[in-house]
Amino acid sequence: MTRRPFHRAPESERRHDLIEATLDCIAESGLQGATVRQIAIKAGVTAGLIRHYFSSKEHILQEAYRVVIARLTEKAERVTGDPEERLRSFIVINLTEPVANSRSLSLWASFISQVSVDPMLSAIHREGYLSFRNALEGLIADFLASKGQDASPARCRALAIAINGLLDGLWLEGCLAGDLFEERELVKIALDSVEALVGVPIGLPKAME
Amino acid sequence: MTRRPFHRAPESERRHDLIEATLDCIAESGLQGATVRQIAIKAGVTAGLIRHYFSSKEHILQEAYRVVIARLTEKAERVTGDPEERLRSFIVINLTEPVANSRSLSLWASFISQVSVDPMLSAIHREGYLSFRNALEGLIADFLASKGQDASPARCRALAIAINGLLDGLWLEGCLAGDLFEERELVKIALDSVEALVGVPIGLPKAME
DNA sequence: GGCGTAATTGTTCAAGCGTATAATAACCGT
DNA sequence: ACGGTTATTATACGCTTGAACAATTACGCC
Repeated sequence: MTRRPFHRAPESERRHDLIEATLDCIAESGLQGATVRQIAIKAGVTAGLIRHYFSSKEHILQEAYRVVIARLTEKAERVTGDPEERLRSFIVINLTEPVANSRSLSLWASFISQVSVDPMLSAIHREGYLSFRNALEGLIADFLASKGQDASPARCRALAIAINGLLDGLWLEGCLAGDLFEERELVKIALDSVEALVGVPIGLPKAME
Repeated sequence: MTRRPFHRAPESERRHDLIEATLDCIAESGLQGATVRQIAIKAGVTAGLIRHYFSSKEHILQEAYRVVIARLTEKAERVTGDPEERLRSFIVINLTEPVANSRSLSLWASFISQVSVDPMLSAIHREGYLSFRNALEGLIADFLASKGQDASPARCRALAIAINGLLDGLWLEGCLAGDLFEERELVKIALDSVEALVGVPIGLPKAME
């Protein structure tokens, strides 16, 4: 019986590794596969350590969900350029790697399935959702204004809901069955659709010109 | 120790009850809450009986997933009337009860999170998805043709993907946060959006005239 | 009307679960 | 250098899990 060697790591790094290991477990075998023991194995530590950093299994799952949401939204919320380019980038980012892939979907769906069960997860979810939709609504308002179009709050709200839905749905389809679509097909469909919805040309992103 | 009274039920009814109990468990507490014992309690039988009807827990979950998909798609695939009315009904049905509610979403998300884990669930999913999208593509083709519009396969495919995405996304939003929308708001947005996408008025459903 | 078949119950088992706790080793201030 | 603090390991506990099995009862058939 040789004892496992001790390795001390900085707190932030350890917490990060543990959450990453949790996400790996969930992506590979769902929430049920994310047991403290499996997480510990994946992180290369022993199970007891998890309770040293997180007060319960529930707690580490909540932190992991925060990370998932951040990954899904952070890139899209930092688009730059003129209004047209920002809106275009927002669309492209949400339908290409690393936001759109089957791992993201597995993680997202695992947590979503618990949103109606765990009020804490529900709160985390709603915060992320509203922030995402508000960001999109802002992009749309700027874009419409820059084109001299009607940018009334009511219209922006409706367009934000519709485009958000469209992006969510296409993201879903792409993650679930990417092989059914041609390269960049979903991005093209999304851009064409948004053009039709707002009634103004958006133009192709640089990569597709 | 008084023994639980025996109650023999017809096979199809028992199987149905067991699957229904499984769905209740999943909706209430996720896949992890769907243990053989919980399912048995919910169905009013003992745990052993489940293994008499289903060769394993995996098996009953697969059957339950089939039921979920059927519930989500069967109504929309049986729309009637002229092409315009069929397309309109398809949209409305998918965004109103009983297809759109938080229970449906919990069930759907629970299974989706396992699609990349269990190949059998993956096959069940893909079958349902393609059948749904093909139905929509047919409706669109008929609708475009009836309006004297371009109904080429390429255009119908792209429109089907876009509208399917839009409906999926709005369904999601509605299920997850129905309280953020006004009554019928999502249906109205969907109809307006589809009009914009196909470039032809669809008209309001009877209930909203 | 009794008998065989099959549905249903109750019990048992090994494995795995989340958590608690004691032993150990690395790091930090002095 | 060393003593205190705490990160980390290891082990233990009580409970739940999916599954297997034996005992029991209802029903169909002759």
